[in-house]
Amino acid sequence: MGEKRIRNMEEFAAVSGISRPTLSKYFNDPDSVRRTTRERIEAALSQYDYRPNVYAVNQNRRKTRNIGIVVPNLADPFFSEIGREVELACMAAGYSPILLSSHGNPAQERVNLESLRALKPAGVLLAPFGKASDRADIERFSKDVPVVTFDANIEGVCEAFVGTDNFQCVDLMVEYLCRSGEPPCFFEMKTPSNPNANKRRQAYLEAMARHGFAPHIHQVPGEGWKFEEIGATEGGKLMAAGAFETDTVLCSNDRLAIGMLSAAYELGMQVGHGKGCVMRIAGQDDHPFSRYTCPPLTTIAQDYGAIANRAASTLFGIIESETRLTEREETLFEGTLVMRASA
Amino acid sequence: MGEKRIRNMEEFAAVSGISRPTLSKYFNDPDSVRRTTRERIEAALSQYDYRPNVYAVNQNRRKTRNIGIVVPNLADPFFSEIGREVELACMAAGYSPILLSSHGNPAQERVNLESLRALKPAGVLLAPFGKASDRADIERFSKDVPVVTFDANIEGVCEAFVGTDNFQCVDLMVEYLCRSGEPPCFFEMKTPSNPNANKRRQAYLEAMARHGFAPHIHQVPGEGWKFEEIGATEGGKLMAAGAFETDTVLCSNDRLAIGMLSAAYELGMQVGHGKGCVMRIAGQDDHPFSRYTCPPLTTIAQDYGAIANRAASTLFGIIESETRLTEREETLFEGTLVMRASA
DNA sequence: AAAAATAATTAACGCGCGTAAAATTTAAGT
DNA sequence: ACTTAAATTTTACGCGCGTTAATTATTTTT
Repeated sequence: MGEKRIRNMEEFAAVSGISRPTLSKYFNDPDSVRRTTRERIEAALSQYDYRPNVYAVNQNRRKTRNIGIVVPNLADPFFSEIGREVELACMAAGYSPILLSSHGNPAQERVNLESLRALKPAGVLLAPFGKASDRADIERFSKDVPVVTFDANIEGVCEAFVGTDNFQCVDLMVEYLCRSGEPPCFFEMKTPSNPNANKRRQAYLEAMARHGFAPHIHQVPGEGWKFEEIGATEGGKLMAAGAFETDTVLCSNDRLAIGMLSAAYELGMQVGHGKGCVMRIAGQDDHPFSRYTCPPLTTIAQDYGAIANRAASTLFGIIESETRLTEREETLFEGTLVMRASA
Repeated sequence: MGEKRIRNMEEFAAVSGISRPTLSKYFNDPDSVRRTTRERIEAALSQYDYRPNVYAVNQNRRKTRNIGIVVPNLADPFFSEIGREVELACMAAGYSPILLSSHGNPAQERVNLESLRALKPAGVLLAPFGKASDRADIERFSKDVPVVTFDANIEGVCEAFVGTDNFQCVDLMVEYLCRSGEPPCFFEMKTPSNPNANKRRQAYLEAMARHGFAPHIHQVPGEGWKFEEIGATEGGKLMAAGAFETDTVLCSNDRLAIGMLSAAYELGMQVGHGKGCVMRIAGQDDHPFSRYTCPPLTTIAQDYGAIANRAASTLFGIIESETRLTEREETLFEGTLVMRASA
């Protein structure tokens, strides 16, 4: 093997005895050539290990097989996980995923889309910031490149949206909390950057009404992505002041809850549903670390895999049919209750 | 602005009144053309917003300006952070970083290097697995592409290594622990995938000897990257059995420590240096979540920024000088003690 | 075995840009 | 204003591959 270095498809055609156009066909789709020729090509391939030049390929192909994946913040394990799932789905379908993080900065989201544009991607899977995103920019981008959003919805923009049914999730949690103890207060940031937060607040209000309890929403100041810190400092203040009307707090997301658990510990307040516990804290998202908090966090798990796969397959459908969706699709998956010790 | 779409450099040359070769020079290095022409180009650029086709550019350039960045696992916030720092350093220097995660799988590391090869990168910044990495493969790769390793060293392979001085770090921690209470036992996995773990064990032995205490190393079974889980289950077993010879445990890394803290909580063992505490637990790496554990984790902080920047600038030096280093460089930065409540 | 359908080959052009050599223009220096 | 050096333009080729049209070879059909 490796008798001599193959520089281009021309040379590989020479040594393999297959014509260059046929090779080109093969590399675009191995099944588009006759079985016998495919075997001859693959035999030669194992001897000479030649691979088409990606730049030359992408320059000439009408559409590349690149899929851009943009998430708000890879430093957040939630997006790290779901980004990974999306990446896998792309690779499984024969596309080349390119995962970009906006690092918690909406301006970076624009930059990411802009640099993706240069890569002429076949499509983009975008988990936008939501209201903080540049709606006009995304809309413009999605005119040129098919985009499917996931996790966070931007009403009316992009081909489709795939996410979690916040109403079902919150309902599930509120139901559980009400049945097993005092009805929950709701804890969140005043200016949530994520549209899910708004849905969750709304869902909380509706669920509490349905159960016949008075809702109590506590919104604390804080910007950015340091959710744990906000949960710890602001949530801690509220706990220390006895500001929560009941002994149960439902946090808008797990990271706030993790911060609150840390503050509760500092305050010497035992959290959980066992005896000696003075309060219950629950989260949402089933953050990878929620299992190891003290006590382990009761939360709602999103179906990462289902969301990632549906978003990806929806995009592939658009790409392969080469027709945009006539109607914008919204798909919501249900979450499941993960009962641990904290509530 | 945007009067008509510019399809290529030829058309942009026409509308800007600058010849194509000069434009080509400009896009390769804006300072390589006369100031007046640069201004004319930039004026036209703001009117017509043309950008060279990346694929065509990279096909023809001898070397691209792509920098591959490979980390073992982006799901680990440690690598997520340091990866981000490296990314920034590349962008600041005018390179195009491409961040890849090996997802905790050494085989993926090979795949990542292989796909990077297709991108003809100017250089690669690699945080390898260590012993689990395919040494021969990396060595072969680094023959073709300049590689600087960081975080984990592979002796003798690649142009240079930049990391943390494990001996200094462990020494700092052992010193502190011995001075403030009982000398520490050492807790780690039996088959650590990371060479730092071995250095840390060695450093622990030496530090304990220097302080005149008997070392106690506890190695637990467990593979993979579920460090928290291993820390919780295996560390929990040891704590429950009273297997630790002293009341102080130094964990090989923060994630193990996070698991142990969770187990200690389950066992009702209070951790910390205050009154009522039955044991102290310390970690290493200053994991982003260590601040929010219960109690907050005492640990050693690595200088992410310094490591990332040094690794990057070392690589840029090699790339720009177009000469490999005559001698392999190893740079170690010192860590700092982060005192929190757990020890 | 002949006819029809399918697949591979040959030949040739284009993609958008890097780059080199020669001719020309512009700027700098006495 | 004249010489020199530096920058730009003109011209032209090459990179590696996609793609097309016409031709030839192979397989399938009846």
